[in-house]
Amino acid sequence: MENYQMMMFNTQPSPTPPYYNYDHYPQNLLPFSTTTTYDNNNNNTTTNNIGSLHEFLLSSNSNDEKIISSQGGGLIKRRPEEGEEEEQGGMVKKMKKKVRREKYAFQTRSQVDILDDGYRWRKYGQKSVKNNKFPRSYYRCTHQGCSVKKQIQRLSKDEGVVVTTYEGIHTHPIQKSNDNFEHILSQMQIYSGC
DNA sequence: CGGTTTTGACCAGCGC
DNA sequence: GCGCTGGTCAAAACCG
Repeated sequence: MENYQMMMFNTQPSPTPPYYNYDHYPQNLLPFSTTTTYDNNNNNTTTNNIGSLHEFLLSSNSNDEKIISSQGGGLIKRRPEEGEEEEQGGMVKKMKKKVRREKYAFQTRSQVDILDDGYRWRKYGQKSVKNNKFPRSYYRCTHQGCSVKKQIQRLSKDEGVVVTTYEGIHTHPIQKSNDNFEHILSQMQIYSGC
């Protein structure tokens, strides 16, 4: 499993890049075995054995935004769900009305920025970001009625790392026919030389 | 020709 | 109030 995990996060440019859509993984085979939790100051707080992303999402009940770095380079950032905001003076009403959805970020070591997750995306913006020489790209899912967004940004301090942030949940099946677990496995075997 | 990308403008939130 | 920053819009350009 450890080899698979590394393959999932270390992609190479290819006509048929590895697929790693977590929503469609068998939940017990997600590439998360060990996670390290950091607080807002990036201090290491805990290290846990977590069998899968699914388990992590179920077990995570803190209202704080978290950054989770998994063995192999995965990273998850969780934000409070709608209605979880702390009340802060005059901001309460606005915060309550504002729809905030779950946001998860995956940190991937890759030479390519666009990592194929099986869904079709349309780019709607690009911005330069403070303290980062690489721009951040904004994408929306092209499926009708699906409002999932993602952001892609390469780290300035580690140019080999791409951070993909997903916001929202897809309301439809995956849009590419060859995105199944057998395909993922065969891709990993090709790259790992098995 | 339809879908996607590019890119400058615009807007909202936040700190000072 | 003002400036900075992040996020979105939308028209034009691009591409298969």
